[in-house]
Amino acid sequence: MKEFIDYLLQFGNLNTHQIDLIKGKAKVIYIQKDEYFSEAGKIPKQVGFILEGVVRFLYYNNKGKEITQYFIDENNFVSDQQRFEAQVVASEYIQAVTDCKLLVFSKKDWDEIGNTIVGWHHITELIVKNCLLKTIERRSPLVSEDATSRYNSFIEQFPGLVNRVPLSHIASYLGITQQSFSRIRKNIR
Amino acid sequence: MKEFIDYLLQFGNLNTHQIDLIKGKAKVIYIQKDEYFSEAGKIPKQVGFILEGVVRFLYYNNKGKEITQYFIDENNFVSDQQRFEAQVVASEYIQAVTDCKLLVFSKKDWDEIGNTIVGWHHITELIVKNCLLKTIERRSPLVSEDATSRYNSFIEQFPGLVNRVPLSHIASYLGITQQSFSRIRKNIR
DNA sequence: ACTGCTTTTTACCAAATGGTAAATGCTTTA
DNA sequence: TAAAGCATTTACCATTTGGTAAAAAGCAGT
Repeated sequence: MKEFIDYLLQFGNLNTHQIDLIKGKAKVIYIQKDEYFSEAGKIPKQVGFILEGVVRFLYYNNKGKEITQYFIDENNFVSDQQRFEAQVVASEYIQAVTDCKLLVFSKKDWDEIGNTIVGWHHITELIVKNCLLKTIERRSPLVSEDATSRYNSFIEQFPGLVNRVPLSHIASYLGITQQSFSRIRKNIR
Repeated sequence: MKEFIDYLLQFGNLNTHQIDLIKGKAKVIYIQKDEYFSEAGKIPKQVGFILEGVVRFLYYNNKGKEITQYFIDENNFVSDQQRFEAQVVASEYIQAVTDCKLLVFSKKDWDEIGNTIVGWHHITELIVKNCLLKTIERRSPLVSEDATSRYNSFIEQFPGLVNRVPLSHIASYLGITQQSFSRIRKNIR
C-alpha cells in the first residue's frame, strides 16, 4: 500500500486525510495467471494498481492472430482508463501473465474519490499522460529496429521480465514469431 | 481560424469573450517545405495548429538512421507538448513536409490563456490525451503486421497523404526501406 | 520416476526484406 | 531545351524472418 501512495505523491500532494480516504476505498484482490482483469467487449469494472505480478494488454488482429500490446508490472496502474472512465466496452483484454496481487477501485469509489479530493483529477490526468508517453516511447523502437535490437531494447525497458513472462508473449510483443525469437536468443548467447 | 475554434469546442465550452482572447493571441506563420518547426536539442518555442500542410516528427536512432515517427496534417495540433510546457530541450525534430500555414502561440501567450480562461487546462489535457491515444492506435499495427498490411493501414489512417508526402518518409514511418516500399506498391498495382 | 501436457528449441525450406548499385523519372534552374 | 539535382524504381543477391513440423526441454500431477 505504501508503494501505491508513494506512486500517487509523485504526481501531486495529498494530505493524510485524503490518503486515508483513498486507502479506505482500495480493495486488495488476487488474480491467477491467465485470468482476465478486463475483457474486450465488456465494460471495465475497476481500475487497478499492481502490487505483485505482471499483466499484459492483448487483442486479436483482423487475421485472428493474438497480439501482445504491452506489459505492466509492479507499482504501476493497470487500466483501460479511457474505457473505464467513460464506462464503454473495451477493445482489448487485460490478462494476468503471472499470479497477481492488485489494489483495485470500483467505478463508484473512484468517482467518489474524484468528487471529494480537490486536485485528484489533475493527478490522474498526469498519470494517464505519463503512461501513454511511456507506452509510445517503449513501442517506438519496435517499428524501426530489427528483431535483435527490439529484443535488446525490451530487456532494457523491462528488466527482469524476460524471466517472468512466457517467451511466446514477448515474441508477440516484439512483433516476431516465437521461432524467430528463439533463434535470436540463441545467437545472442 | 474557424477550423481551430471548432477543434477546440470539441473538447469543451468557450464563450465568445474567451474565443476572442484566443484569437487575439494566435499568430499565423508560414513554414517552407523541409524547414523545422522545432528541433532536437532546442527548447520548443511555440505550439502550433496546422491550417494548411503536413509536418512530421523525426529523430535519428542510435545507428544514425533517420526515423519518421509521425505525420500530422490539417486541423491538428502540432507540438512536442511535454517539452513545450516544461520548456526543456526536445529530442525530436518537427519538420514541414510540405509548405505549411500554421497558427502558433508563444509560451507566454499560451500561459496567459491558461491563466485567464477557467477550464482551459482541462481542454488542453483532453486534447493531449486524445492525440497520444491516436498515436498509439495508429502506430500499433506497425509492430505486428507485415509491410503490405502496414501500408494499407497507413492509407486508411492518413487518407490522401500518400500523394502529398515523399515516399521515402512514408517508408521510414512504416519501418521499411524505400526499396521494399516501392516493391510493395508495385505488387499492389 | 513416469505420464501427459505445455513451452521452447531446432530444422528445413519458402517468402519477405535489406543493402548496394544502377537506371529511370521528375523538377528546378540556367 | 539542356543540365543538374533529387526522388523513385528496378535489379541483383545476401540476410532475415515466416511457416510447418518435429524434437527437446520443462513442469504438474500421480
